[in-house]
Order: sequence, then C-alpha cells, then structure tokens
Amino acid sequence: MVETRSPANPLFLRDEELRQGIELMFYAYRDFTFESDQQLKHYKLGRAHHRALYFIGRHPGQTVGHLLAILKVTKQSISRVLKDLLEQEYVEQKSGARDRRERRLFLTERGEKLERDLTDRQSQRFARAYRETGAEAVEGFRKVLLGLLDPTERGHVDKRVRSGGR
Amino acid sequence: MVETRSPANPLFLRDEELRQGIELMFYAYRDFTFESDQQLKHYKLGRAHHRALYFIGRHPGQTVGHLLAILKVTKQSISRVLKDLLEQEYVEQKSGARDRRERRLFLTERGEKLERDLTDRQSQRFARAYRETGAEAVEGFRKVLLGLLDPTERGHVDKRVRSGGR
DNA sequence: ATAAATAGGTCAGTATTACTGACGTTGTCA
DNA sequence: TGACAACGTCAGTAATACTGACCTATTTAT
Repeated sequence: MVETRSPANPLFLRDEELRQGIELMFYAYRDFTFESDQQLKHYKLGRAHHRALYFIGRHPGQTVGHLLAILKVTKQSISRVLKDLLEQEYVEQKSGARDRRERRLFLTERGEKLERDLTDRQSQRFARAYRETGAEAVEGFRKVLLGLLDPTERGHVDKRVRSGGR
Repeated sequence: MVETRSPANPLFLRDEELRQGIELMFYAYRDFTFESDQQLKHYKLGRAHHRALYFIGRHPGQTVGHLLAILKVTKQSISRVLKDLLEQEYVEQKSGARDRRERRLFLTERGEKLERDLTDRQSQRFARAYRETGAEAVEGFRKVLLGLLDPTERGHVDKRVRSGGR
C-alpha cells in the first residue's frame, strides 16, 4: 500500500480522490438517515417502513412488484412492512382494474401525514445543503449520483426521478 | 398535497427538487453497497466488517473509541465485528504507547488485501461516475455531501477526509 | 495514596431487517 | 384447461444493532 500513497505516484491522487468520495458518501448517508430513524421510534416503525411509505407516496397506485423492484428486497421482506402499514391504515390496497391480481398501493390521509412528517427532516437537510452550495454544485451532485447507479438501473431511475413519481 | 404539486406554486420546484435528491441518494447508496456485499459473502463477512476494515485501513493506529465515533454504533455492536476480524487475523491490536488502556487498531497484510478487494469495486464505481461527469460535477458532489452532514460533524469529517486518513 | 474517571470488554436479552425455500391462492391468457 | 404471473404466507436462519449491567486495567486529579 505504501507505494500507492506516495505523492510521487500519479495514482495517489486518483485513489485518494475516490476514497474521499466513498467516505463522504458513508458519512452523508449515516447522518441523512439518523433523524428520521429517531422519529420512527415514536411510531414504533423502522427505516423499512419509511422507505415503503416514501415510495408508495411517490408512485401512487404502483404494484407490489414495482415496489420490490425499487427497493430490491424480497417479497417476504416487504410483506411484514406492508402488513404493519395496512393494519395501521397508513396504506391501502386496491386491486388492479385491468389485472385484478395486482394490488395497487396508495397512502391514506394518515399515511401521507406520516410520510411528510418523516421525510420533512430529510428534505430540510437537503434544502440546507442545496442552499449552502448553490445550483451548480447541486447539478454536479445529481450527475454523479446518477453515474454511481448500475448502468442497467440508470434509465429507469432517471425516468422515475425526473417524472416526479408519476 | 395537490397544491404543493401545482406548477403554478413556487414551492413545487423546491419540494420536487429535494425529493429527487433524496431518491437519488437512496438509489445510489443501494447500488453502491450491492457489489461489495456480494463479495463479502464469499468471506462469510457482512457489511459491518467492511466498514470496520475500511476505516481501520484509513486511519491506522486509531483507537476503538475513535472507530466508534466514526461509525456511530455501540461498542457491543463493534465488538462482535472486531472479534471476527481479530480471530481471522485481518486486524491486529497494539496497546497505546502513551495510554496503555487504548487498543490501537491496524490492518494486517491479509487485512489490507481483503480491504482492497472489497473497496476496489466501490472505487471503480466512483471512478466510472467521476469519469463520466467531470471534475466540476465531482466538486459539486463533494460539496453537497459535506453540506448534508450534521453541522457538528462537518469539521471533523472534512478534516478526516482531506487529510487522507492520517 | 487513593478515588474518580476513562478505555475497553463482556454477558444477557431483544428488535429489526433481510434472506432462502416451499407452498398456496387468485387471476390471466393462450 | 393448463401454464404462468402476481401476490401472500409459513418456517427457519442470519446479520446488525440496541439497552442495561457489570468488569478490568489504567490514567489522572485531589
């Protein structure tokens, strides 16, 4: 390792630069999730519930399968979370009009309120960061995050994100 | 909710913009962790082991307490991970020269090799994203990530990251 | 010299998230 | 009617992380 850390080595900057990115990503995600995780405790819910609430709110009427594809977890894993959210009436299901096997997911009023309560903290964090760094930095931020995605995912995510959820 | 989504509402862009950031962050982190998580299975280790290996490699000789402050977990939580890494001789401890209560942590040769193996995938992902988006975007990316940190953390993290681990 | 504080470890119990594999129901479609 | 798809569920397991209590070794302040 010593040689790749030598300032004389042209690989130094590159490796160092990449590691700085990795680390910043870790630290930012750590702090980004912290506040809403705290908030979730009051409701006796976990981070997985927030994720589900968020994406159901973002893509109202999506199917369970679509949610699974976004979160990349198993259906056994989401089923517990969804069960909790349905029981506590944060989420409701309607069977698909065209294909009645599908269960399309929607937030209830109550669910929308909870989702906002949880996401607001994260939004405020982003608002602060955006305000402090400016539009140009934000544009770079978005570009790099998109670049970090799996190439196969990039198209879907870009479309999903840009369309504002619909 | 409808009113905040109206294009006529000046809050529309803002809220939408913030949510796009939140989502991109989720998607990027999801993909960012996936590959090394797969790799970790071969070694029968988990993501927490990678995190410990990474930061021990990054800050050789740091104390257990320092590692805890970085990862923000409890000592009971890190102890299992550290025990595994010590047993499998990826990490070694040396008691502090000045304060012998401290156990300073170092990667072994073996540990460095494993750490590189795991982190390389993530570095390559960053390298690709950086290459595709350019230096200006990368600068913005870093700025925004720093801005997302807890204000109390920002100083420490910035210093840690910029100093290249030492 | 001794008491308090610090660094670290450990035991016990619990919760959350997530996994694999198997099986069942309902509904679509050829 | 039979294959397949969307979804749910049962059972078992694993990883991560938590709280709380208690212990040792060592440093530091009185």
